[in-house]
Amino acid sequence: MTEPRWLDEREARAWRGYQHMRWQLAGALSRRLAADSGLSDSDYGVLVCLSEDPGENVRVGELACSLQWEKSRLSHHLARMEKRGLLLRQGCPSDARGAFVALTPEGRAAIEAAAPAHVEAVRSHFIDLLSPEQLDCLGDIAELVVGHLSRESSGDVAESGC
Amino acid sequence: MTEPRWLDEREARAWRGYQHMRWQLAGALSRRLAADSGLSDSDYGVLVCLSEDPGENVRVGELACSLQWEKSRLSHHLARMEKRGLLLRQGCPSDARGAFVALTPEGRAAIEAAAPAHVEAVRSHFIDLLSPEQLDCLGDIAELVVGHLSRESSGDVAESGC
DNA sequence: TGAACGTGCATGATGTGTCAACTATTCCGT
DNA sequence: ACGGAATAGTTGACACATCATGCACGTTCA
Repeated sequence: MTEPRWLDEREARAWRGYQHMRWQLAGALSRRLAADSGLSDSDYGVLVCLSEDPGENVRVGELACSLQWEKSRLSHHLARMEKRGLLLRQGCPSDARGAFVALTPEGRAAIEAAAPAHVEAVRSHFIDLLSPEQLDCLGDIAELVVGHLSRESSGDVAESGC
Repeated sequence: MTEPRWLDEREARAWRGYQHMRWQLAGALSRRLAADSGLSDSDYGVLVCLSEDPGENVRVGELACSLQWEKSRLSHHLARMEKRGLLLRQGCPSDARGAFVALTPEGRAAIEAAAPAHVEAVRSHFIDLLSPEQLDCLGDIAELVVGHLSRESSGDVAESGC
């Protein structure tokens, strides 16, 4: 085994910086969201997905797909959210194996109350700090990295269907 | 309450892209690390910190500080790692409240075995995909964001002492 | 000396994510 | 129509993070 190609200074700055930002920003935003609205990041994601759907009646699998979550994670999480009264699960008539998920009025109220402050937090901690060029640069980077990852894994097992 | 400033297209691309990248990349790297070496991200971080220290004998609080972890999280994690034989905790003679953490030979072997493949994974999934300009841009962004966050929280409660 | 307070760390309860079965249903080839 | 494979979703065991709390020790000051 040959000597590994350790990161040079520029690479290390980017990588460590990214890691640090990732951790700090996620912490700040999720603490803020939880304090403001009592929702976790995961709750927020689920509620956004449900509220974006026109019928507000979504199949569990569809939800799993758009959130990119594992089915079991979603199932557990839906159970917890259902217990809190944020949503309902009901059987699907056309496919008896399946289930629909729908927002309750409480769930709708929760996401509508939480969204403005959350967007504002994302802005103030992140988006508004960056120039248009930096936003584009970040968008490009993300596209590259995600594209590479999905291309690599697409040969893997399945085309993932999402 | 005035209408929130929702994200425009460029901003949304950057934010969604970042979120997506963050999730995908973390997943890919940690799955890879776990498969290659049986270590979690957290394990890896702890071992790196321990192995970087010259004496390889570190106070728990110091470790918590450089990892930016809560003390109790670290305490639990150290207990698990100690049970797996990766490290040892021993009392500190000069301060009877305190504890030292030290790598075992197994722990040292684990980090030395894991590091090259991990760096290679970071390269192939991330660093090597980016141009020098992109690396610098990302470094700048991270510096901005982290700087803003730490400036904001420094007025908060404590100077954090780290 | 000793009471009050701060520090370093451990512990227990709780919420959340992952993995590996598992159930129920549907699809499909014969 | 039947039997096996695929699909939708759930469940339980477990690993982990976080929070609140507890405990042992040290420091300060009356």
